[in-house]
Amino acid sequence: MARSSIRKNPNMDLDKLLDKFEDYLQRKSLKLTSQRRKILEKILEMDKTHFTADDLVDEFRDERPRVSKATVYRTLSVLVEPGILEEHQFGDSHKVYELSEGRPHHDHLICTSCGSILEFYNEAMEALQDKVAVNHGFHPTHHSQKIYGLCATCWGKGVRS
Amino acid sequence: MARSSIRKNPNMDLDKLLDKFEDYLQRKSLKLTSQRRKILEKILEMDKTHFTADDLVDEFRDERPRVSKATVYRTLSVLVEPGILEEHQFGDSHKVYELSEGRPHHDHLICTSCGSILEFYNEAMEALQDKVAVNHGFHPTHHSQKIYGLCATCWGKGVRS
DNA sequence: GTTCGTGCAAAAACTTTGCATTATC
DNA sequence: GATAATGCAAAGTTTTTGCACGAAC
Repeated sequence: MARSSIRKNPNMDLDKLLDKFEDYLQRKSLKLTSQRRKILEKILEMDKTHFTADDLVDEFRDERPRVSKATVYRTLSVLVEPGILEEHQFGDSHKVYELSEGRPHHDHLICTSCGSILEFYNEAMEALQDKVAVNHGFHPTHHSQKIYGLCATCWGKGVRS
Repeated sequence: MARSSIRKNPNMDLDKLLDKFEDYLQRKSLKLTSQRRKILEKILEMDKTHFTADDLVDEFRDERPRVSKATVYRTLSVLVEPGILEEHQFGDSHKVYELSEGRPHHDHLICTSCGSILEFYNEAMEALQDKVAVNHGFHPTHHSQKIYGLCATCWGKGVRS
């Protein structure tokens, strides 16, 4: 089976991601194991924009050879380091990941009723954040902006809190 | 000992907070126990702007009668409900609380080197956030904006990552 | 062959919960 | 006196770790 045949998300290039990952691993004298490869494939296959470690563990539950929970957690960390994944905390108790590599930066709108996540990007806001940071003598490296509320759908259904 | 004599933070009025808390509890048919009162007092006494549940548990370790861990956790939730406290998650694994009642809204700059937290407020940013949300059909209720980077002190010390 | 990664189960860190007892309203 | 809160210890969640074995370089 060719690598490309398992791609569900046409916007994302598994080969490119693998190349980038391999480069990073090599620089760090780390190894590209079959598990690490499978995890990256699975993340693309799932085609969920946001997923948890446990989502991924579930995906491997019926697969053989198994990829263990420990490996999933360890690999997620390894994927965050070179910026292939981004790690978020949306107010739930667990961390949420999303593919970052090849995607433009964005922030999030989170519906407190249905949990849906919308992404947004606003140039003026980005500039303003840097300005605020600098005005406080800060040297900003990154930010996390989350706006909570009700999405159009939930509001339409009459949810009001 | 008069209530006011234990106040360490002159900006915060224990009596007013207790009144507000009592009102809220009454509306909900909840009870103002000595533990709840002590926890509120301790939060003011500590005069840390940001604290965790465990910080508070520590404060009661040598005190008698003890206030148990379970009660601290339960009371923090009760204090968040009416907006007396605000709950944050700054990227660590634990929740961080701060007094909200009587303080203006603000967001946070977090130093990734020393962990210090600076507060900021920017009118234009607040407006922009609402605008962005509305443009996406969202009905915003609140937001959490965190800018990570190096504070002036750490930058001055030569820390660069 | 050396070094790093894996699986497993156990532990860790933080938070929540069940239950009998006690305090508040 | 009815209802809600407390303390304790036990259990829950999510994530991390120690260690013997196996895979990658």
